[in-house]
Amino acid sequence: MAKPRSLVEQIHEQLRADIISGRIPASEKLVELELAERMGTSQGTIREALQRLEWDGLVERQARRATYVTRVAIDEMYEYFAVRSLIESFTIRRTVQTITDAQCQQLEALIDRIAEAGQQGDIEALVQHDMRFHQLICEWANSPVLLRVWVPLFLQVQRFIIQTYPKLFSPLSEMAETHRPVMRAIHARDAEAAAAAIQEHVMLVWQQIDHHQTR
Amino acid sequence: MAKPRSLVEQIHEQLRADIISGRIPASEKLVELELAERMGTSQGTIREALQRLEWDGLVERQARRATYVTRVAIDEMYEYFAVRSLIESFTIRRTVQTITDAQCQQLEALIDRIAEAGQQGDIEALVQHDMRFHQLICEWANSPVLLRVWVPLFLQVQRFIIQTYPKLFSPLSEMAETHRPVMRAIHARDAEAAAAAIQEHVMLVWQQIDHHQTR
DNA sequence: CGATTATCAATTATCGATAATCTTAACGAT
DNA sequence: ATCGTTAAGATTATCGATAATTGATAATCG
Repeated sequence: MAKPRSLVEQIHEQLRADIISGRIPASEKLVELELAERMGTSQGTIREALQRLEWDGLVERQARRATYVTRVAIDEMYEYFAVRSLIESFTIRRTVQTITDAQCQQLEALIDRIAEAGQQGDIEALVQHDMRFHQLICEWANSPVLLRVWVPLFLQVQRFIIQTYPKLFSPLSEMAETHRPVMRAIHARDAEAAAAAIQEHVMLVWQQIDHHQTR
Repeated sequence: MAKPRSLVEQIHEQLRADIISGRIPASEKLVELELAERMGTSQGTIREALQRLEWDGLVERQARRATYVTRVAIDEMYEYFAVRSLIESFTIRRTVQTITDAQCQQLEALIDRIAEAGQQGDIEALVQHDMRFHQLICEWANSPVLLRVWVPLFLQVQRFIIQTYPKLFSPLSEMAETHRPVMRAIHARDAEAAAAAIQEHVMLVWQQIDHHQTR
């Protein structure tokens, strides 16, 4: 959507998409010079992209050895969901204070696209728009550190959902609808209600997956 | 204590200490080539260190412009304390499950050093040991992403405390004692009690500062 | 045979130089 | 005076090459 300006950003985004979708599988070994040649850039550029992926929590760089795609245990996932939901409930409190009607419309439009993707069973698109939805709320709170802290949590969750949801045969359209209560609270400019709603919304997805998982 | 292996790590640590202590003040402009010459390394090395500082939330890199030391508003601080306390209450639950007696002793020793530093009024040493205390608890929970998420929050808090506490003329020794209840819960291997204790412990410091601040 | 040391291959870490880009100031036309 | 354009300066972004480190394996010694 927004065009990446720098080479590093482009490569970072591409590798990130590849890892999240599973095209580059967990535990895969990534060699800087090898990637550099394959992608037609220098080692330093790849190196920088890999460092960003490390911050994203998607790879683990072992000093003077190599870089490996991370593998996350399922029971760690609960924490990611929970901490993420808390951070979002914080940020949404602030965002609600200052949100404009135009911004509200932007969020509404995203929910529509999420619903649309859900209808078509396109999980990657759905999660993409879902991320945008939550990210905007975090961004508008204007708290850079919380945003930076939120990103890796969300990316883990995103990867987890994309790679496990298809196995569950659960209706994606349900997932889209759970955004509505959040939106209603935002519209009402009710900070506490919004905080509660988004917390519930995030954990609902976990419960859906966990419910299927443990059966 | 632990010796940094790579050049980047050394420079990262030094700059971080300089920023946290205030030797490099907020809003200061950092130029890659300038630092490179001053510290006798190449631009790329400095660049990498600055990127890590950005992840730490201590500087903001403006693409193709320069890097600036961040300035954090006081009302953002409350969120840092709050989110941090939540993350720590999560991690301590896990850590308590697997903690060994040797690890407990290690924590006890750190509390002693914190108390010692408090007695001597050495706030930098105090906060240093305090960080180690909390960091070990986070590390032992064995959740890399949560640790990475915790670090920038703690660094902000650390910088804030070091740069404002001296103005308050509050007794540092009190601060040390608030670690004891946490330790008791850990010793009892009571996960829930430990979670509650550490949450209270973290927010207590905030309340102390906030109380002085708003008078 | 076991333990220690030397060598090798793989890979990252660092460097120095050059290219690309952004900001500001200067300039000229309207 | 104001607007748009351009030139200069400052700074990051990228590259290609070399150095340093690690782990594995082979060689050596007692």
